[in-house]
Amino acid sequence: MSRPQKRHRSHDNKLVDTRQALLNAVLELMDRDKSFDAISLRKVTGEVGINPSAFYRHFPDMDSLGLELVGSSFKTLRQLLKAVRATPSLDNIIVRRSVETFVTYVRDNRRQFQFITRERFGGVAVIRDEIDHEHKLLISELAIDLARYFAVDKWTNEDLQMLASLMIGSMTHIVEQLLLARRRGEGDAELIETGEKQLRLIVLGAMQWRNSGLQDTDKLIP
Amino acid sequence: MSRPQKRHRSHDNKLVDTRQALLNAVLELMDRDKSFDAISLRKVTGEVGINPSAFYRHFPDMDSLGLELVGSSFKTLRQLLKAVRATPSLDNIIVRRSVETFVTYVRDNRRQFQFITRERFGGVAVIRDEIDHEHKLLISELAIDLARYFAVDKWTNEDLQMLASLMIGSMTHIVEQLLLARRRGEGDAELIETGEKQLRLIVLGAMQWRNSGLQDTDKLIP
DNA sequence: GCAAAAAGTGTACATATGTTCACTGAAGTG
DNA sequence: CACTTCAGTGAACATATGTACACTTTTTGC
Repeated sequence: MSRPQKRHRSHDNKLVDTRQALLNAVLELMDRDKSFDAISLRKVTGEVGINPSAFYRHFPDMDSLGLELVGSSFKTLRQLLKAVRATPSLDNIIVRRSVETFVTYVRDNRRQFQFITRERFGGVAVIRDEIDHEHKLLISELAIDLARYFAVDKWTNEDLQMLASLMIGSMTHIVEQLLLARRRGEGDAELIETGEKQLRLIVLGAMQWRNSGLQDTDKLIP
Repeated sequence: MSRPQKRHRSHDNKLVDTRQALLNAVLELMDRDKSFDAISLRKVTGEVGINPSAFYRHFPDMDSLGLELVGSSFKTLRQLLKAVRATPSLDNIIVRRSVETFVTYVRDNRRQFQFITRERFGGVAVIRDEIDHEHKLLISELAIDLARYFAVDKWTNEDLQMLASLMIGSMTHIVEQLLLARRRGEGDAELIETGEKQLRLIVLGAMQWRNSGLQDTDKLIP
């Protein structure tokens, strides 16, 4: 399973197998309850079935491998968001469908989402920073999308970012719950229901936002 | 600093100093960028200045120490929530004040909040589970509080839990941002502003919830 | 098919780790 | 004051770790 298949080079003169096996091995070991900085280089090579020193043929150190995992995991995540936004709408039925797609997708790529979730506030600064960076990008991208829906109401850029961050936060929350519920095998139905409701409540709040007079914080101070 | 003061017994015949020093040492080491399961027993005792074997006089293993950290950290957290709820209101000005109190408190107890944030999805199952358990308790407690405000609208228990989880999620989000922003020293003002707006938007959504006809999910399916 | 480059091996070493055990010394109790 | 209790010591251990080096094997480009 974790044994490397016969290694070979891909058409573009890069080797793929062992390198990919190393990346997978880290995800696998983290899935067996370790955080990234508690995983040793030797355990990783052991999992793949190669000599420890062979590690350096592929990565200068573990941190570099970690950074690459951030990249590939966010690539996966972006594919999900693309799928969800394919039928972009804040309509309620669409939200429900989206949440369902979302949950399925996270389950199918559990180890990558687990990696990001665990290391987002983990013990390795470079990785944390990289995840945070990608995360902020995601929010900005969503904010641009949202601008279309709220164009009429003339939302400020700040408020759009605020809303986007709230929505991403809700989705993140669903991912976190999925990951926590995993081993305990709780039914997803309730989880989907709650996540869906939370998103709808946020949309509801957003609808009221512009004409609530609350968006201008300074007015609140007597 | 991390050196233990002269050890002595407290009035109830229990020793306090070294034990507490061990707990602090872990928080300190985690603050220097490590996750809990990447911190060795020897590093901890080294930080305190005692012999590694002396560790066992106080804790059977590192996990036990970790569990105790969960307990004391949540104790700190509960004190904060008590303070915030002292003037319980969903009024906008109150929300702003609360968020400010909140931010100050988190800054003052940074290392404990960092511990919970980092280990909530960290690599140690027992600790993760304990944090999750406390977290769920918190949500239930808030739900009970919220029931008072929405008594008129006859919210269902599920919806109250849903709202409470959304609000706790928002607060958690603020904590996370504070911790991430720390070293980069970004101004808190913007952070407070955003967090505050997000909470207000949620409250706005909640106001509309009952008479929106959306709370009944089944109606959405044609 | 051959030479070069790349991937993987085996060994070695200094250092770090968890845990044990017999011990020392100080504090607290009668 | 003698005695027990218990926090802390020091040495020892088997094992794990990152990395270096010289080496063999495999793959690739011509």
